[in-house]
Amino acid sequence: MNLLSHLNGVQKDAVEYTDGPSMIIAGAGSGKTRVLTYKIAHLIEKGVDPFQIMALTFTNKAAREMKERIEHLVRGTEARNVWMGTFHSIFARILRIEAEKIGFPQNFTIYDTDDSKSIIKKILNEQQLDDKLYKPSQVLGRISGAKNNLISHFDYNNNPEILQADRDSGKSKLGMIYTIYQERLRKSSAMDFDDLLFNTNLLLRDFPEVLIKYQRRFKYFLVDEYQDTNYSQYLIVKRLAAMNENLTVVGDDAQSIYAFRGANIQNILNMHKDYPQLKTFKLEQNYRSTQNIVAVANSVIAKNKKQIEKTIWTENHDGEKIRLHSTLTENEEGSLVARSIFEIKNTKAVAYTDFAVLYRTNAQSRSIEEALRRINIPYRIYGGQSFYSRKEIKDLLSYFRVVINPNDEEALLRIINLPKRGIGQTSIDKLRVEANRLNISLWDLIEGLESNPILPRATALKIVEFATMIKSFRIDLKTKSAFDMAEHITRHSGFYTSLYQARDEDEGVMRFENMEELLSGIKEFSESDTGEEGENKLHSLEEFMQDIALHTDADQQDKNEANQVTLMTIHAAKGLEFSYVFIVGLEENLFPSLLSLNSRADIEEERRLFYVAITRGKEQVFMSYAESRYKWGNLQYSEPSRFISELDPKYIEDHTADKILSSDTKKPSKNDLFGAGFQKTFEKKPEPNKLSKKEETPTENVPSNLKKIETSGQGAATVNHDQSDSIQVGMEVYHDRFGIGKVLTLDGKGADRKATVFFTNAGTKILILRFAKLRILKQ
DNA sequence: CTGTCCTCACTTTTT
DNA sequence: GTGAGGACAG
Repeated sequence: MNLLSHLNGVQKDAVEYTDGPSMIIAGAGSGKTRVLTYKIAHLIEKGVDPFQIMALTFTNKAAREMKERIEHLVRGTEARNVWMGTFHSIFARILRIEAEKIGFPQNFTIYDTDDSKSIIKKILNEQQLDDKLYKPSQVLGRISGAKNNLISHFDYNNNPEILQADRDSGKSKLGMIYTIYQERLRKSSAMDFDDLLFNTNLLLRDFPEVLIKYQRRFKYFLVDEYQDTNYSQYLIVKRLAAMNENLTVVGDDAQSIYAFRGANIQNILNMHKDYPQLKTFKLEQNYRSTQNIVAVANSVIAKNKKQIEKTIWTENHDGEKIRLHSTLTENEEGSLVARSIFEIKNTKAVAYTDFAVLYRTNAQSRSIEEALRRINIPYRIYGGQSFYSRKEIKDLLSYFRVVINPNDEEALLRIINLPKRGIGQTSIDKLRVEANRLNISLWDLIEGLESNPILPRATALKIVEFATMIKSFRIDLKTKSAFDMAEHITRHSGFYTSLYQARDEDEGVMRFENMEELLSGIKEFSESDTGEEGENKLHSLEEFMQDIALHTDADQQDKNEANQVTLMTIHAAKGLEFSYVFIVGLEENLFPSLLSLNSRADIEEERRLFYVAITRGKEQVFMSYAESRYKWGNLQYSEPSRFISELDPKYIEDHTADKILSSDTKKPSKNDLFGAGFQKTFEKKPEPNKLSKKEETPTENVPSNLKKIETSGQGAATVNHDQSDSIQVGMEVYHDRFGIGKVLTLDGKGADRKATVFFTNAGTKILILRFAKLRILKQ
C-alpha cells in the first residue's frame, strides 16, 4: 500500500523524516494522529523491527486506537509488537523488569490517588497534624510536584528555598510528611503514579548498563501530546533517545491543558535547544471543523500571549454559526441541550454518537444526565466514578493485591476485616503502631503474630486465621490462571458470600453484578492469547493486576457501543472529535474556574481548555451558560464567562435574549431548536425532585416545537389580587425578614407554588409563596 | 466490636 | 446533595 498518498505535503514530509530529531506542531484537527500512525507504519514498512519502536501516548485509549490504526495499515500482526502505551504503563513495565536494582520486588503494587491520599491521612493523624491546614489532596499535590521535578524527599528537605516557602505558608511539616510518605510506600512495596516516572529516572541515571540496554533496544521514539509532558517525562525521553536521537514529538502548545499537574510547556518550546538540528513541521490545515468553528477557535486562542506562531485554516465549508444560549438554571440548561440533541437527531438524520456534551467539572454531568434521561436519549458518562474505583471492586482488587504483595498495607487494611471477622479498629491501630515501632510491614507483623502477643488471645487468633488464609491463596499464584485464582480467592475469602447476601440492600444487586463483571473481565483476560510469543502462555493474576491502577474508565473498551451521546469533561475530550458539540456551564468562576483566577498563566490554561473544547466540533458548536446553579447544595447566581465576550461575534448566533422574548412575544420558528425548548422549560419545574418524576405528563416526552405554545404567555394574563400569584421571574421583591431580593425561578402550582429568590442580604432562599408574603417592588 | 446517626466539607481538570 | 469520618449506644 502506498501510505504516503493519503497525506498532504507537510504531513508527508513529517512522516518521511525518520532519522533524527523532529518536532511536529500539530494544530487541532490537523491530522496529528494520522501523521503519527503513518510514521510508525512507514517505519515498519521500511523494515524497522516494531520491537525497536517506542511510542508514548497520554492515555491508554489513545494508545489502543493508534495501535489498531497501525494494524490496519501494516500487513500481518507485526504492529502489535510496537511498544506503545502511556508513559506510566510503558515504564511500569520496564520497572518490573529492573525492579530489584532499585530495591523493589518485581511484584510491586502501583498505588492510585486514593491509596496515596489514604496514606497521607494516616500520617497526618499519627503526627497529629491538622488536616484542615494540611489538606491531603494539597499535600499530595505538593509531593507530586516535587517528584515530577525530580526532587526527592531528601532533596526537598535539604533545599532552603523550598523549606522557606513551606514555612511561609505555615506548613513547615510538608518535608517531613514527604519523607514518611516515601517510607510507607517502600514498606508497602508500592509506587505511586509519580514514582513510576521518578524511579525510571533513577534507574536510567544510576545504572548506565540499564540505560544502554534500552538505548540499544529502542531505535525510534515517538511522543504524542508532548505539550503535556512534565520534566520527569521529558528527561526519560531525552535519556533514552540520546544514543541516536531518532525522536519525534508531536504536540500543540495551544492545547496544553495539564500544567496544573506539572506539564511543562517549555518542553516543547525548548526542543531546539536540546536538538540544534531539530526539524520542525507545522500542520496548520484543519480537516475536522467548519470555517466558523476554526475561525471562532482562532479568535479565542489569539487572546493568549504565550504561543508558537501558527495559522490554522481549513478548506471545509462555512457551516453553521456557533449558537450561544443562556438559561435561568442548570436544569434548564440540561433540558435545552437534551431537546436540541433530540431535534437535530431527527432533522439531520445523524446518530447519537455524533453528539458530545462537554463540561468543566464532572459535577456538572448530573443536570445534563437527568435531562437526557427524561426524554430517553441514551448517553454515556466518561470519567467521574470509574469502574475500578467502586467500593466493591476496590475491595476485591485489594484481596488480589494482598495475595500478590502482602506488604501492600493499603490493601491489607481494606480487607483485613472484610467481611467482618471481628478484627476491629482498636486492634488494627495497635498493630499499626507496633509495626511502625518495629519498622516492619504490617504483614510481617501479623504473619508472626503468635510469637508477639500484643493483642488479646481471641483477637490474635482471628488475625492468625486471616494470615493463614492469605498464605494459602499465595501457594497457587504462579500456577493457576488469573481467573481460577481470582475465583478461588473471591469464594474462599467469604467475599462472594457477603456480597451475595447483601443483594437485598439498596445497591446490593449492582454490587454483586459489578463483582461478577470484574470476574468475567478476568476470565476474558485469562483466555486471551495476545502473548507475543506463542498462545499457550498462562495468564496469571499477577499479570492481570500489574497495571490495573493505570486503567481508567475511559479506557474500558466500549463493549455495548450502542448509539449514545457522550458526556465528558473537556480534559477527557482531548484528542476526540464529534459532529455536534455542546459546551455547557460557560460561567465565570466555573469556566474559567474560580481557582484559576489568580494568575495570567492559569487563565491562559483555561482559555486553552476552551479552545480544546471548541475544536472538538466538526459541524456545529453550541455554547450555553446558566444564570444560577447549585453549588455546595445551595443556589448561586452566576455571570456569563469572560470567554464569551472574547468570541468574535461574527461567528456567533446569540440567543441569550431568547428567554425574555419567549415568555410573551416570540413564536418559535421551524428551525428554532432552542426557542421551543425555552417555551417549555420556562414553566417546567426547574428542580427535579421526587415529585417531578412521577407527575410527568405524557407531553413531557414529546419535545416538539408544536407543543405548549399556548401556555407561553404565562403570567401576563393572570389577574389576581393576591400578589404572590403575580410574581414573575426577574421581579424585585420584598420579604419581611430577608429584605430585598430578585426572583430567580418559580415552580409548582397553586398552593405549592415556590420561588427561588436571591436576597441581597440573605443569599438565596427557596420560599413557598403561600407563606412568604412577598411584595413586588419592581416588575 | 459493630451499627447508626450526625456533622461537615466538598468541586477542578487525570496518569 | 453526597460521602467520609466522628460520636455514641448496644
